[in-house]
Amino acid sequence: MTDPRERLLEAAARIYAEQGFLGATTRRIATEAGVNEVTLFRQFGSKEALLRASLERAGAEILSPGLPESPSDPAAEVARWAVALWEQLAAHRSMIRTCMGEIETHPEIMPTCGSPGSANTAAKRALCHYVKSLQESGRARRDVDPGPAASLLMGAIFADAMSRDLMPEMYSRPARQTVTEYVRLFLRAVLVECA
Amino acid sequence: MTDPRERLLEAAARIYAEQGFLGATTRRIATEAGVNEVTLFRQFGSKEALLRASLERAGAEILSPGLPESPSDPAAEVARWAVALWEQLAAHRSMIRTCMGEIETHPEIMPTCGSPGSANTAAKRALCHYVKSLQESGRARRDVDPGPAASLLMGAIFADAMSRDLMPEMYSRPARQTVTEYVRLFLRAVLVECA
DNA sequence: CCGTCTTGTAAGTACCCGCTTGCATCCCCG
DNA sequence: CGGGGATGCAAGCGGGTACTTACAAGACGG
Repeated sequence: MTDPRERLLEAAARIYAEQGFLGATTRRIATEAGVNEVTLFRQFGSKEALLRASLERAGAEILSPGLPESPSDPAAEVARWAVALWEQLAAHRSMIRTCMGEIETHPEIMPTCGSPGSANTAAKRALCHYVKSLQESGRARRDVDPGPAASLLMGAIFADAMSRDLMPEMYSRPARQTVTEYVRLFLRAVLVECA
Repeated sequence: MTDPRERLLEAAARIYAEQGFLGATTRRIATEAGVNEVTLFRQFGSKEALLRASLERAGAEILSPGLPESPSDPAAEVARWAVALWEQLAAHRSMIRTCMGEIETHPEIMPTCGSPGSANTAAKRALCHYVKSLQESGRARRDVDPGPAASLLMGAIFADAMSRDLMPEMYSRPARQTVTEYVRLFLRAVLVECA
């Protein structure tokens, strides 16, 4: 808590999420951390190294929700998973948006967003595996490709979490309700039953 | 073409899309426009005014694809619309990502992304209207809410267009194929027929 | 041919940037 | 209690920022 290194890492992540790489000046990070600017350079050597360490930690604390190994109640299980995913993404929306906007110009400080091991690829793998299990047990149609199907649901959840606060008039229903509706439509497209 | 004002507007949009507000320095914009930096200030008064004018124009040239007033072949019509939407979004991905990352800190220069009249709200309205027409003609299920349904498809297309180049290993199929698969799943969830 | 209007050039303003140095201060461990 | 390591403070470095001023050169219409 009072460890300067810790406070710098926290302040750096917060300010970077709000202001981006150029906007997150060392003076400002140090001030908001309640630490002298010189300590920042003594601890991390450079602004870039600080940001890299800070974003690596921030990226690691976005955790992918889990899905049961063998499906039993798809509607409930996927709905719970989807809501949890939305909440994770929405909680980090500023950071994610800033990273996406700057990954082209600052690829070196990025927490390896798309690499295996990151939260989104883990989530994608989990949903793909879940759909395949449904297919193997005969509950999901075999003519759907799990990859694009998972991208459909995840993409909708991602887009909702990223843009709902920026253009609220695009969304007529509250987030939870909308996400569960995404899941309903997704399952109707994927499951065999036609009721 | 050789009009300095025009070249400044074009260079400003391009550099802003790559570098963001703070990265788009007046020197760099003027240099890349082949114009003296002083001319920039004489023409626009300030960097902020130039960026505002430039982004307003850039935002207006993202045009929303159209959908027939009365549906006849939903699979083909929605597929064509979805591919056109994806291409529009993908063509402007850098600009859109930068804007989304900076709209919190620079809301005043943003081309009013979510307001009525912008491309995405127009696209959403068009798809909602199309789904309602399908419902009224008995071809779409009445128990689906057109708003969330449209958000599902548009969100997936948006997320795909924004993140496919950043994390290609998340997408197993090429873009066109994936988008048409989104549409297939979307229509299977929305249409009444169960084949 | 003159006057205005636009642009280019050169220089300079005040400020902020990342980063460094020198020195005083403090705390903790031996 | 004494010494080393982490921290704070004050100042400064070279360079970049948005923006300004003063002046010369060319275009274009009356």
